[in-house]
Amino acid sequence: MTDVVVTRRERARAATIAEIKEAAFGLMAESGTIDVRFTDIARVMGMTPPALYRYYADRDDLLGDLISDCYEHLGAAVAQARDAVDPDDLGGRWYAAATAYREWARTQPQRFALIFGLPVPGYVAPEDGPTTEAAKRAMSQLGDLFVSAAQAGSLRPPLVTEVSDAIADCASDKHPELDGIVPPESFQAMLQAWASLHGFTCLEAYGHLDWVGDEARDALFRGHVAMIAQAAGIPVPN
Amino acid sequence: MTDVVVTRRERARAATIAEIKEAAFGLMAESGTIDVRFTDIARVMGMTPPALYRYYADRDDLLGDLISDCYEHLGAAVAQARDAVDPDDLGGRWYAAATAYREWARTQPQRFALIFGLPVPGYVAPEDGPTTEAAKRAMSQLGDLFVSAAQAGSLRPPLVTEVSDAIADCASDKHPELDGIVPPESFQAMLQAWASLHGFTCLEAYGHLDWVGDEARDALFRGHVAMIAQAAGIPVPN
DNA sequence: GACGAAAAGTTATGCTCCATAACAAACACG
DNA sequence: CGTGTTTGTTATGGAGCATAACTTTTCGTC
Repeated sequence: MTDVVVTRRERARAATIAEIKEAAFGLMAESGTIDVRFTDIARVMGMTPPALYRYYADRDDLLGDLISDCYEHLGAAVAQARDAVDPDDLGGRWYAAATAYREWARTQPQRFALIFGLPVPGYVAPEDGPTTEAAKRAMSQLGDLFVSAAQAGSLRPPLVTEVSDAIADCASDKHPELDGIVPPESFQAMLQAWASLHGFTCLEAYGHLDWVGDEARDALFRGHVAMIAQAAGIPVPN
Repeated sequence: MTDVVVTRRERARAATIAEIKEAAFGLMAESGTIDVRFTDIARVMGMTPPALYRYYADRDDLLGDLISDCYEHLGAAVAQARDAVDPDDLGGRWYAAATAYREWARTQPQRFALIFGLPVPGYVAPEDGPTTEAAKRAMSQLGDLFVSAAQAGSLRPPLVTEVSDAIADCASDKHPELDGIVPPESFQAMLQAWASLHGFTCLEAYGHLDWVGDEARDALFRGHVAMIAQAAGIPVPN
């Protein structure tokens, strides 16, 4: 038995990295910005700024790690909320997943902006890199919902059934796992559902729906999610 | 006849301000970022950085002006595209307006991020300030579409007709001009349409739909806009 | 036309932060 | 113990924001 595959130092290093990211997220939430200063992170941690360069090459390097983490968090939040609902209640699962997406974004708009905002030119997500993988995993949490529905035979045809060849080709090319399970029109509807959910989430998280008021905004979200479900062919309980 | 209400100096100043903003937008497009350096603006203009402080108090001040301009630009682009289509062809008008929204965003994602990205904490839009006014004007370009449709009696009931009292109250409170013209369920549908359009636009502008490919993305957009129109009760030519 | 004030632009300067270099302390492991 | 790695420090340079003090240009007015 190798009781310690990770050395004491490796654990300490991992803990420090975790603390750095925690501090970074905390400062982002506090300042309301996406721009974290090494100086501030170091101050929070009781260190001097140059010490951080032992863990990250530069600010972009840290940013990339933060982005990966955010994708993981978001994906996990969506998956957890979705799986907490009866698998047979597809409408309920969709609502739960959508709500998790929304809540994750509006409780920490900075983290949401980190992954879905204007990409920083310094950090180009490496093809098949950890960030890209994390993004795929996170978004597939929504996609799996459609797969389950299709497999259960509960997925109804979407509102828009016309599908261009380009989209059908894209589906079978980029997502061959859907072949024979999720029809092209539902693949299209899935992307539309994501885009529609994403739009509301963006507008709310960045304050563009503040004028609506809390109660009305909640109601609007419920109506929005219901609209999307109907348009996408997700069965809602009558 | 007052042949010159604006003095020579005022014109020169206005021209310089326009040049500053032009330089700022150009640098944003070039760098791919939203962060413009006074140093760079000055360099482009053949000036020294401190000279810019004669025109803007600080970077946030310039930013606020840029944001207002972006709202104006976007609103004008949407209105122009919409009004270029036969007023009786509501589906066509909606498609034109949505396409203008999309194109404006994806041709210069930085400008889009400027107005719809994570708000910079430094610049708080003053209540009823020029920026807020510009935002209202811009967004009302989409709203007017629904008003026209309703007035023409061509607006059909949306996919989701259940409306909470909070939303109905919000509509008559914040937008009394719609009272008796646009029913609450269509007001709700209008916001949902905007959110859905906005979501696709955000995802595309920031590169999150690059994997789909150009042709499929165009088709997806057309399908998305068609879906939104149907869900919102905008009559589409069968 | 000439003078005084205002506007516009320049150089000089301080501050903060990113990033690197050079050095010191702590720690694992033989 | 003692040696090399890891982790942290202080010292330093460079870039950019912002202000201050000074110079030049421009406009209105006598």
